[in-house]
Amino acid sequence: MDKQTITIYDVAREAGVSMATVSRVVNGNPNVKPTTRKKVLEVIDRLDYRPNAVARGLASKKTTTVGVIIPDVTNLYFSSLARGIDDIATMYKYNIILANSDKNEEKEVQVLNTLLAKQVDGVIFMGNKITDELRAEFSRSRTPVVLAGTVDPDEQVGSVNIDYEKATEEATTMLIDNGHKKVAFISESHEEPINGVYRLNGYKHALEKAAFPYEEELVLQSEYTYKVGEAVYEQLNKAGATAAVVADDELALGVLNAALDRGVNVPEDFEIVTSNNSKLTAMSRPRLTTVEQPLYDIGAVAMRLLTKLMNKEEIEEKTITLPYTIGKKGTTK
Amino acid sequence: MDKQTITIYDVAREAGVSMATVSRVVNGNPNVKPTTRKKVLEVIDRLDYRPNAVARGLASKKTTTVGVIIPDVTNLYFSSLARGIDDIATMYKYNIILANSDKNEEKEVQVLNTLLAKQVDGVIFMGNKITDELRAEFSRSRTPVVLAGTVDPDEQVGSVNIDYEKATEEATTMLIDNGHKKVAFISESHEEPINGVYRLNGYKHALEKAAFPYEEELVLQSEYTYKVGEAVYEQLNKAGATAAVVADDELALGVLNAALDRGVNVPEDFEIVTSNNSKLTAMSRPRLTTVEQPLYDIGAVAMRLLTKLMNKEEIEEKTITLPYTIGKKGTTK
DNA sequence: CTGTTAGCGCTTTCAG
DNA sequence: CTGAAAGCGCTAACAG
Repeated sequence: MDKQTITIYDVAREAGVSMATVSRVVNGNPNVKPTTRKKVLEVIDRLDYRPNAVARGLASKKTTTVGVIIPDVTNLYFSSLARGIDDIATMYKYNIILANSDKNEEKEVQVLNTLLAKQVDGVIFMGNKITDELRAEFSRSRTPVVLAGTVDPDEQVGSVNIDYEKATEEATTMLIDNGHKKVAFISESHEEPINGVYRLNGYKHALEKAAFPYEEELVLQSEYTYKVGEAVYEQLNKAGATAAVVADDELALGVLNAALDRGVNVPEDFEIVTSNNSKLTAMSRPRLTTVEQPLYDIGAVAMRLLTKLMNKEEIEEKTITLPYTIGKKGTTK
Repeated sequence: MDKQTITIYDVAREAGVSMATVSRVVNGNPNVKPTTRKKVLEVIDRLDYRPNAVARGLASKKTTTVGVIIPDVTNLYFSSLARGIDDIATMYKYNIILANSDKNEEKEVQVLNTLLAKQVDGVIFMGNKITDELRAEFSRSRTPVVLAGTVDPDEQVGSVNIDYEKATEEATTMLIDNGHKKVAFISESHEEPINGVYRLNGYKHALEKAAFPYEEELVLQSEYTYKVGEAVYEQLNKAGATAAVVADDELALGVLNAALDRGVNVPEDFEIVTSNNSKLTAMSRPRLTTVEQPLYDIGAVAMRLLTKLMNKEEIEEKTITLPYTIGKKGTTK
């Protein structure tokens, strides 16, 4: 009953070879005579032997697992990236240890440490702010790190993203070109470079080109949830905004529905451009106009980059910028 | 530069104690004199020592990681469960290896095997069909398994869910009570017991109670994606349905929008009840009436059950049924 | 309260 | 092409 674990040693004995040979056939080492290989394979099959990955990890110092730090799996932006990451990881025979960080800086550091303790071969980090402490941990270990959908002005680790600044500028300009004088910009904390530096700069550039003044009431910092949409819309309304560039789809959808619930016509009286291209954008009525980021690809390319780093291959460029477009749907004219 | 890994042995030497003692303080074993503990802790801190979880796993035969098999992280139903799983796992100091299975039976078996090879202490499985092969793998290993949001008529492993049959019956009855003569039922394959047995039975019972005939054209099997909504709505329309119970939120939203796009008034001319209570249900206009499953809790309770199983605690009941309600929102009268 | 001693199951030189 | 042997870094009896 208590089926005891069978080891490489059992296989060796049963097949009349040394464990080194068994190890070789298990690992596909070509230096094994076909006859021997066949015999060993037969015993492996008969005994239903399965290599213990933990022992292998200890001996080889490779675990074939990578850590993925994600703010929240329940957010479609991040889960879409995660999907791309996992698919490529699987393709390269890696497994994923997924850890939610809640965008909590303390938890991020803690999670990173347990990931490193588990000897992951690499780490993919999502989340918009790289604190100094986190950066210190990154460089302290020799474990390669890649940021996915996350910018770090201090480009020490690999990263994959789109040009957030240009995308935001384009979105804002589009709204201005549609005749709006009061275009709002809503994102999470400006302490996150992706918002406070890149996107905000894009927004400002668009204003400058149009010779519009920068008005503080039009720039909001809000968490990315659907339910704050109401409150955010009220603020926009109060500020006199007639259009908004929103950095998150759930939030954008909340704002859209708040407007609709108040009888506002979208896009006639109010226009919205969102930023993440998650499947939510296709599910609203009208559909959300969005910056079309290649979410899956960002994850996939990040994981691909990480495999190269783990493999110590030469990398041309540690920072990869993927293309985007603006997908005009129903929330803009 | 090449900061070589420092081991328990280094700490022992530096602190002038044996590695056993270091191991004890690292593991919080009380049998260490405070002075010694303090000294060791100081050295650990100075050397920045981090225990190698892989070595620990090999020696202790416990990895403090559990495998989670998920059909698709990108589906809000599953990611909500995953969120509950991860939170409780973190609370109990476990990490999660997340593996997408795409509801692909072959991949499920393969993924389960690599999870077992990695010596996970337990497995949480999501996905609606437990094939015989999978069941065989489950019982072949002594690793505890818990199903989350997944029913298995053959109750060999732990599982956490709601009473799908009763919930579906209630939803259907509600629609019948609202005056509908043609209520449709849409789910994924009936080969999955959750649909073909539980939900379908609930639907049938509701019809029986109302003395309605069972009409095949009203029972559709469809994949759970938003974009098939159009086609599904067409079929419903052709079959003369005026109301539908849908087993997935994304699909329900697709159907709802297809109806709206055709100028149909919801809920006046067409009513919809969906089943998963994901956040999507609050995001549509009108909001989707849904079976209010406690998604996060299903995941959380499943993980909690698994910790007990891994801990070899006595379990009162391996199958846990959580309560649900029907949340009447905008897609029903 | 602390040290010694075996392993855990596998990879990896190094010989031959 | 194959085997012997030395670990990987840690836990877990067992003494003392």
